[in-house]
Amino acid sequence: MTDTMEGSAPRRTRIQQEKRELILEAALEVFSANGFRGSTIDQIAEAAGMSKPNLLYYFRRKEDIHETLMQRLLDTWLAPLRELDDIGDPLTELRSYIRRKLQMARDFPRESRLFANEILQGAPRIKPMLEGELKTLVDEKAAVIKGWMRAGKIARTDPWHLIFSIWATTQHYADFDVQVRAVLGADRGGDGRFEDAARFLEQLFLDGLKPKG
Amino acid sequence: MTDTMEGSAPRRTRIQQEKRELILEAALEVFSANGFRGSTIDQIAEAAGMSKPNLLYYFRRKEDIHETLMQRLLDTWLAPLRELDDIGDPLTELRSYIRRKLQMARDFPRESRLFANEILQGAPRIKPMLEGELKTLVDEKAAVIKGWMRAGKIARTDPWHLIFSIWATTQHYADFDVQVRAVLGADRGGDGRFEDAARFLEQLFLDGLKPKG
DNA sequence: CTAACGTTTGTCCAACCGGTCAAAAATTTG
DNA sequence: CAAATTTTTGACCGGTTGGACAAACGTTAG
Repeated sequence: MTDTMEGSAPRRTRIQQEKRELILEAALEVFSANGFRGSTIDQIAEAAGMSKPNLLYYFRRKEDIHETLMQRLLDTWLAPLRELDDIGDPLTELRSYIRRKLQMARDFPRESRLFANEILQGAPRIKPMLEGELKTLVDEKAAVIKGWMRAGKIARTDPWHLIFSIWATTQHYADFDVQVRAVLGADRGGDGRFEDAARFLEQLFLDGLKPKG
Repeated sequence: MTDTMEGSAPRRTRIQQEKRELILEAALEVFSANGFRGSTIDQIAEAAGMSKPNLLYYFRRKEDIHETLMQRLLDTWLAPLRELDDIGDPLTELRSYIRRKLQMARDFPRESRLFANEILQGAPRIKPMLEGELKTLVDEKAAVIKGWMRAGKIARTDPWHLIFSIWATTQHYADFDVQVRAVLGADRGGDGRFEDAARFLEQLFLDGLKPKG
């Protein structure tokens, strides 16, 4: 291998692609459970079923693994918001955005925790992306929502904080999963909790808590 | 000092109390910013203005600091929920709970992040407390809320998920502060963001997003 | 003053951790 | 097959970290 493997156009063999995937999968497991500094290369290597030097043959530095993971994460993580579109009924549109987000919390909790970990520590590695790509996307969608408000399709509020509240309530079920399950107990904390959450969130975001009539 | 200082009835001198407070304050700063494993005793000692062995004279192990911090945290952290009471108008009661929680996110972000960090990692050190003390408290308050629903004072929903959503939306402004500020930008991300959040959350929880009329 | 007790520090250590390196093993290529 | 190239591994290294320890320093009570 004469290639640098990290350059802008890294040619990779089939084995390299497979092993890199294996490592990234293992690293997601370990990083999301212990955070970046709380995880060791040995742990990741063991989870990937290879020796530490072997792992370091595919990723020169621990940080490279994390960085690669993070870059991929952001694309899939923001996909639900990107789908939020101006076509269709606004309330339906918002409701399905909430549902998509909640599904991601259920199906990809490790990704959610990895992201939460990074933000909690002050986002040292992805701050530029937050202030750039993310802000642009959110501003764009906030404009869409504002249009809905002007058209009288949904109540007038702050679109940015609306988006925050959707993020917060849905990701809560991934990031604070242990707490949610502890509080709900063995019976109510089972697989049904996501359906319960979906029902509750739908009602909250559509009608609030005031009694009808 | 012949005392063990960790026992069930630790007698402490005035200096010991002061220094222990100093250490806990420094540890809160460091732990909340870097997580448990990401923080070193040296960092805490430096932040507390003392040498590492000196710090270890007051807390024998790094984990003891974290544990002490955690125990204190939970009391103050759950105080707002404990105040939620059956006297007074239910909607007003809920609104002021949300406001209290949001104030805590604003005034004690380090505590919030410390707590979030612990939960994110699977709550290895406080799981019993979640399943015991916390669950009991939440169940108790859920019963109060259910009473309000039966009386037709607020809409019928799942009280547990309602509490989760309040936790999630308010703590979000402490735990994900970097992201919130990045998205809001320099102008809207200033000190006013908590008032904006309070206004938005009040509307969300009371009326939802459906347009009036 | 001085003995007893509480506090502080410099030094040291063993374990761990990220990363290197050379050489062996496996695989691909001619 | 044999040469070239890629992959894997064991051994090793320097720096960091949590913690131990004894000696020095300070303080207080008799």
